[in-house]
Amino acid sequence: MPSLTAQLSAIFGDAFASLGLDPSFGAVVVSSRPELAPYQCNGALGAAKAAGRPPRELAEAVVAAIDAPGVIGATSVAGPGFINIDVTPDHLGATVDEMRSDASLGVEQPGRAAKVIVDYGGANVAKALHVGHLRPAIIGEAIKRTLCFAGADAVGDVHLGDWGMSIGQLIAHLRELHPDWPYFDREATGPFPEESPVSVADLEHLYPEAAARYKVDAEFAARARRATVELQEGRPGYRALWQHFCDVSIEDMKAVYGDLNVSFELWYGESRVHDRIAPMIERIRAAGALEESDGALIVDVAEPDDTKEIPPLLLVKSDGGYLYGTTDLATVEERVDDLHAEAAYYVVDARQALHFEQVFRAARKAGIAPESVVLEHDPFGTVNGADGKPMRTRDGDLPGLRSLIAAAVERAEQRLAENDLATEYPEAERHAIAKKVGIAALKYGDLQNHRTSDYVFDLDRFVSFEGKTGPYLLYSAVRIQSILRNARERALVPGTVLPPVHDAERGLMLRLVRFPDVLARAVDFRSPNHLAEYAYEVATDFNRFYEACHILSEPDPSRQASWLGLVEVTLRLLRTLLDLLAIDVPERM
RNA sequence: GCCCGCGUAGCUCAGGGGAUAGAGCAACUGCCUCCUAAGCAGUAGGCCGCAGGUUCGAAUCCUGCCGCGGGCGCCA
Repeated sequence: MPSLTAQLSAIFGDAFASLGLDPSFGAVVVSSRPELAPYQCNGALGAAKAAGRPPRELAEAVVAAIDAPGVIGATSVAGPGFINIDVTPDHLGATVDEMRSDASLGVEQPGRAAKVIVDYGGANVAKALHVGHLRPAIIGEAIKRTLCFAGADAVGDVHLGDWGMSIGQLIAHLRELHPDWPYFDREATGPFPEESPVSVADLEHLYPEAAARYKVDAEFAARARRATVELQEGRPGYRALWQHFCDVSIEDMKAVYGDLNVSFELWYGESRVHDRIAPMIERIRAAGALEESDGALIVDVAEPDDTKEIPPLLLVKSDGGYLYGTTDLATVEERVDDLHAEAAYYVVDARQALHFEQVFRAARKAGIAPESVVLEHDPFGTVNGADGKPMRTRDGDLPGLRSLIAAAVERAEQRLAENDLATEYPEAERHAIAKKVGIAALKYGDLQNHRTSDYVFDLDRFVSFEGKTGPYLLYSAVRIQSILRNARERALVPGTVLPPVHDAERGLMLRLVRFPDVLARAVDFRSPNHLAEYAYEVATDFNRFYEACHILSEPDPSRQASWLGLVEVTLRLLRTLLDLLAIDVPERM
């Protein structure tokens, strides 16, 4: 069923059409003056010129042409020609009741699920996840879940950095530290030990050491480059060692991502497309898109009507090596040809905008991705410290994701203790609650910002139990659960949602029925903050209703059942919203 | 230099060409014999960076300027 605003828009569109005007003028939106009416139609102002009559008069004519007594309540024309619109209480109640019985809460499902890849990892093998991986993980997971809820077949790809120079550096470094390891015997073909000779903790200090040496020691750098090439050519010992790096890193990443409720369907890495690069380059050559420039192979992606200078995409360096653009292009090819993706969304740092512009243009020019496949960079801003600059530790490093999560959970635990909350629960449950509260705080602190904005990371603010925070949302959801639990104990059963009788009740209902529109916005803009904002509004409207209408002591049984029905659908919506944001709700707090 | 993004309340941030620009925090005032007060109600706080333009109507679209951040071929 179409959303309420879609229904209203159709009704007003018909009215405009009956006057010989374009039905698009009938668009009905949520009112900017809710004290006057919940909805408004501003089409008369825009249509006045085409209609050749004053906007107010036209608005009157539109209102007169409306014939939907069961749906449209009071209408009035205000100001220069705004049409204020109310819906009948009956229709509002019925709409909420339909939402209650609908598995997707009123969201229309497409006939066919489009295959979509969401690329939102960007983690690197042998390097610990850090603050830079926080936003793609949180935002990407939310986008993926939102697309799925809207009926797409969306899968997440971590797109691991597992194949670059950093691996060569590590190999070269380890080779000096442990020349006796079997992996370094050029003749050895295996089998090699199954147990990794290095742990994640080892890698976390080995990699910075190797990278530092690479910068200052030219001979070491040459050995690292050589190791990279040999790895990519398939030297068995190097491959075996590399596989260990990947295995221990991925295991560790899964734990950290898991704490954030982030999971990937595809754990593909850059290495995966290595073998298709050479054929791809021939394909590009055959398409006439390949050029040589200063000894390198490039694709010139500039267009005649460009307002800015777009440098060519470099595919093969003058020394024969590949670059990350090469890998990304090959990944596009795999997604189109093998995964049959209809769209690929890249949830990647805004600073990579030019890179994606180049890769996508090259993909079009070389015929790797047809125009019908959507390739889109969905950028996000930086996570800043209190000074407004990208977050750093005291030593100037990027803070680790694991420590950020631990800090959030610890802070949540402190708050619980300070406020004497959840003290009567068992210790284990208390800790589990603190974990959910801390993670929710961290995630909501991020998700309430628009994707492209930079934001200030202020843990104290995020874990605050007052105001627009993750904990507030969890508290609201838990309080709703508590009502339904109490109702069950009293053998009270939720029933048909009736037309509202109380302002707060009506306000909540009007909020709930917006869900399909809000979801559509989140989908269209790939912006979870619309859902985050809406979840807060739902919670707030519920809390108002909760204050105004005492559900469990309501004497009228059908009214009480209706309210329980409303409570039930509110909970389902709130839990759905939080689930789309990948935020877990505890049973109680 | 060229290009991209941002500039909204003391602070942190929302904001979809529409009426009187919102929220949270901080400040101030109320509300627990009642379903979880991690709540609710209220007060106060604004040349939406500046100047033009388009439009019946601009925080929103366009141009210029100022300020901040970022990007710009063999790193990722």
